[in-house]
Amino acid sequence: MAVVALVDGNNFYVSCERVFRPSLNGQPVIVLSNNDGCAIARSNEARACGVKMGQPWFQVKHLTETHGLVALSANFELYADMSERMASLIAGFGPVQEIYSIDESFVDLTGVRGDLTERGRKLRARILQWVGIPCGIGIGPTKTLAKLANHIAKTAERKPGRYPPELAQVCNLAALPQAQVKSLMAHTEVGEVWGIGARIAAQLKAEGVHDVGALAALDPASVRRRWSVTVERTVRELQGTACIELEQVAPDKQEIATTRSFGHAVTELNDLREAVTEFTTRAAQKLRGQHSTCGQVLCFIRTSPFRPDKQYGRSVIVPLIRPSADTRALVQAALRGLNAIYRPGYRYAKAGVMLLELQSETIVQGELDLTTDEATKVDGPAARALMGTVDRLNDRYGRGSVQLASAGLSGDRRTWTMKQERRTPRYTTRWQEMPIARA
DNA sequence: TCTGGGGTCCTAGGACCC
DNA sequence: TCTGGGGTCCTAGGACCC
Repeated sequence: MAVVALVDGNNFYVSCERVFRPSLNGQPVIVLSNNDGCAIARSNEARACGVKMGQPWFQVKHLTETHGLVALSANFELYADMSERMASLIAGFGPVQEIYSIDESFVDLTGVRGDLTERGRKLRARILQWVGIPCGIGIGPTKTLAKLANHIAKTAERKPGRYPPELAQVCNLAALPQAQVKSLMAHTEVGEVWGIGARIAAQLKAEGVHDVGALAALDPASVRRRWSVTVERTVRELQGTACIELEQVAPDKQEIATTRSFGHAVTELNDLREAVTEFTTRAAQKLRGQHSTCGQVLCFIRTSPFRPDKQYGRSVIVPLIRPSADTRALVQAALRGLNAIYRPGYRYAKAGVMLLELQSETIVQGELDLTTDEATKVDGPAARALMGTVDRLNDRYGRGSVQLASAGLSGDRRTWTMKQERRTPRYTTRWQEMPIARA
């Protein structure tokens, strides 16, 4: 029988911060989204204070005074580095690993001998000691059941009494008697299942399916008729039939986006041009990173739906004459799109660029090219070499060291850059920000 | 005053073809 | 008077994930 594990970091972003500031242990701590907009990670103590996932910062700000809540700006550079360290330790757990998100890995344990629960406990202890991140580990016959086991492991630790205490931290459903698995499912809400979101959970409950046990007892074919093949797969996975494969190598992205809310409302076309240039530059860099070209560039702008102002939002897709990964060609297309959709008189809150119709850079459509000057040919060898050099320079000297002039030159004058008032040092990736231990 | 960012998959329905 | 059947492709939108 197949066995899958899911290892994930508890309150991952908060745990990363705590590694370098142990005084935050035991405190209510949240990490804020870009622009210090809303809570995207919460310590257990912050949950206990009532902070909800995704809740706007200004709504919980008062808790800093009443409950000592600490709020930090997202430090993604730090989290990405900690994530790599954690994933490299998890790799030793079994032969096949799928890095599913910044804080989660699936591991295929099929055929791995020994007491898997015990191995899980050792892995957990090692990650805690070597990286400093506390994890939850769930093990089961399918990915969905491993996810469920992981939920039980974390909840048993966070809410004593909710599940049997011996299932805390590491929960191996594959090693439990059928009757106990049934009982655990009966005590878990249907909305906790991986793949069942708020909408479908509400529909299930309306039809009398409240807990995971009831969902697992449904007939897959009827589920497909009533909902969709996606929900059917979830039901089958809960029944022990694997429908979702492990993906050992991450497939290339089918689309690449860079979008941002602004720190302040933006009204001028020129500021939007700077922002769109920068977003496209970032997206193009990601595109070259996976050795792809794109065929279309989508550009959008919109006002804030949370404000009473008059609203405006539009997007436009600009097709390229030929697929490209050249920043200049992509920025040109994005700015052309921006010009077409910009309307004066609105307070813009967000803009973004998406690269669509991605394909491998090795696919080249032959064409009759009458340009004779190699140096000016976009996507000729000279252009590709130029982009490679720009990427290496920015990699070595920091983002934005070399950029297009339309990105704007004066940093101070920029009205649109994001707000990040409480970012911690990038302890593990910048020499200047390395923590110093004093005796 | 202040509300994130980046993805994937699936389905229904329209356009179009013979 | 009476107006088919079968298929593909594309797109927008919904739902989900972290």
